[in-house]
Amino acid sequence: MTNADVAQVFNEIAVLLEIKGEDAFRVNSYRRVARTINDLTADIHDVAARGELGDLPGVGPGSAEKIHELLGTGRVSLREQLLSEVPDSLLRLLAVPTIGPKRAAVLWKECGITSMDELKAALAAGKLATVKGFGPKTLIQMERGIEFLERSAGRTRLGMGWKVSTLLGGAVLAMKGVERAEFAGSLRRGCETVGDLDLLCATEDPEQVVRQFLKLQHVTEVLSASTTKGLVIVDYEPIGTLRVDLRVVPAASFGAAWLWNTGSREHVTRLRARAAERGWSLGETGLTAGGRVIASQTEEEIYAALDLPWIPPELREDRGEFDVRVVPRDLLTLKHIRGDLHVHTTASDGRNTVAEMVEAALGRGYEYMCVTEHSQSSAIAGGLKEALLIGHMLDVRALAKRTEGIRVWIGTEVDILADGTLDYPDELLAQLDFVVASVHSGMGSDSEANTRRTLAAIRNPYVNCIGHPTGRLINEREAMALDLEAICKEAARTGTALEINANNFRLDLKDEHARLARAHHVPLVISTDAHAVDQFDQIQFGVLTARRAWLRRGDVLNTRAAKDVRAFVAAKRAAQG
DNA sequence: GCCGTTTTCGGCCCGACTGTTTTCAGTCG
Repeated sequence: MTNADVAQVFNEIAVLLEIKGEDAFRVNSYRRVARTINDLTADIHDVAARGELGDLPGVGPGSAEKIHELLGTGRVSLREQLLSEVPDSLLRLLAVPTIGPKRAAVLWKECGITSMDELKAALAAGKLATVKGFGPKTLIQMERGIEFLERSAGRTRLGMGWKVSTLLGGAVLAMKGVERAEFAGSLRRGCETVGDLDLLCATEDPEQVVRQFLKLQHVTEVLSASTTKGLVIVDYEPIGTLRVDLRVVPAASFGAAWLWNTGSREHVTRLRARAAERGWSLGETGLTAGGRVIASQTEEEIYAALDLPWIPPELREDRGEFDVRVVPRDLLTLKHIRGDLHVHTTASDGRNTVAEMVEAALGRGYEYMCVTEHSQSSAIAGGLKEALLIGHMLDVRALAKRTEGIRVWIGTEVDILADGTLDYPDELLAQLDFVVASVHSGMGSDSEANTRRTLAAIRNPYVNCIGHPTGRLINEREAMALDLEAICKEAARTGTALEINANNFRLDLKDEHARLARAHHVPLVISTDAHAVDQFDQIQFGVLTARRAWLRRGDVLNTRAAKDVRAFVAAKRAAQG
């Protein structure tokens, strides 16, 4: 049982108590415990074994006892008792926008609704229109929200797919007789979500490899199997559950199989048409002419036979990648990234100190890092009041002075308020090294209002980058309505960058939007928005997204040297300040 | 439920937005 598992149980207890209508402060104390454990760097088992649970902030005798019970027995009696009173299917309804614990309780107690299907039926029948607290606008938001949830169901975020594929790939490579194992499909193309994982294996003994695969430790269900294929469900708790499709192919046709299974369908269709023009045929086993194999062993050979350079997987979407005159040869890579310009620490809602984040950035070989805490309006995220930011600035500057090997800058992730003004005065922003401005609230407005708001921030001489510009959360919240064309034009005109937030929950801007920005010559910044040292790794998802947007090194600000980033900031201030 | 004292219980919590219940409750980040 991991720290995250324990935290999850406490969060669940909090929600159940809330639905029951228990005292809000008591509810909050369980949330506090969950947060503390989730943020803990030590293993909760070790803390418990040392008898030090009570030393954790927010953990008193009651919670300590429950943690011991959970670690010892895998259960908490309070949770079991609550689940006997409150139907657990009710918890799923909380994912619907506008439904929190209070409305969930009303649905359950007054309408007898405890599941998503019942809720949908009641909405369709217009039964909720008369219920107190469920006005027409709320009902519309509810219906739209359910639609969105259903649309994103079954798709797994890239980050989770990546974790599982790394673990699973390692296990498969370690199997006897496996010469090569690679992932294909949307994961290889770096899509923001993946359906199944497509795994390809080269071996001389397919049957044996399939047999071993079906028996792998994390396989919980075999959906189908043959001598060369296996379709299974793997469960890597707590990362998640995924369907994995294994295909075993001979090494001689590995390239063809890899190409075929990487897709996209549209890309492969175009390739097949290209082969047909030459009187050939392209299939899963190779490029052939009347049964004679022209190319099959590597992707490069197949593309070359079709008079094409090898096309990187991230580009294989039939978005113009066959036009060799316009496809960039020098796509951005992870190695080009020289620093992170959007990082949180314990000074606001991060989990690691400035020193720890700097150490981690240094370990990645970064040349610079900018600390950007939340601003005062983001109270729950520990946003800093003006005086606190000034104190923090002095601290970070002092640390920067005694740190070698990396430049440490102080900035902010300042809130863009509803009217487009910023959460700090210009005089304060002017003292900072780099300013990210982001929208965190009131995203439900119309496109005109949202756009006006963001444009106003872009025009501020001290704003250098717009953070997660559309505010979407993959599978959870739609992007806000925004005129990105207008945003891009103004960003380009004023020398303001747009962020590709690399966190796999966001990937915002998304690939097409980043491509639009590039077309308008807007500089992009790829940032992790890291709240802990391990989140610096998220940068890889930002780079994948950037590649899908056809970005090259020159399109991305944080591939430039530190002095050039400073010059970028100085240029905007000089032009408008 | 936790905390911090005023050592025995009162205060904790975060503010904005939204829609609706028309004076505020519920949701959300």
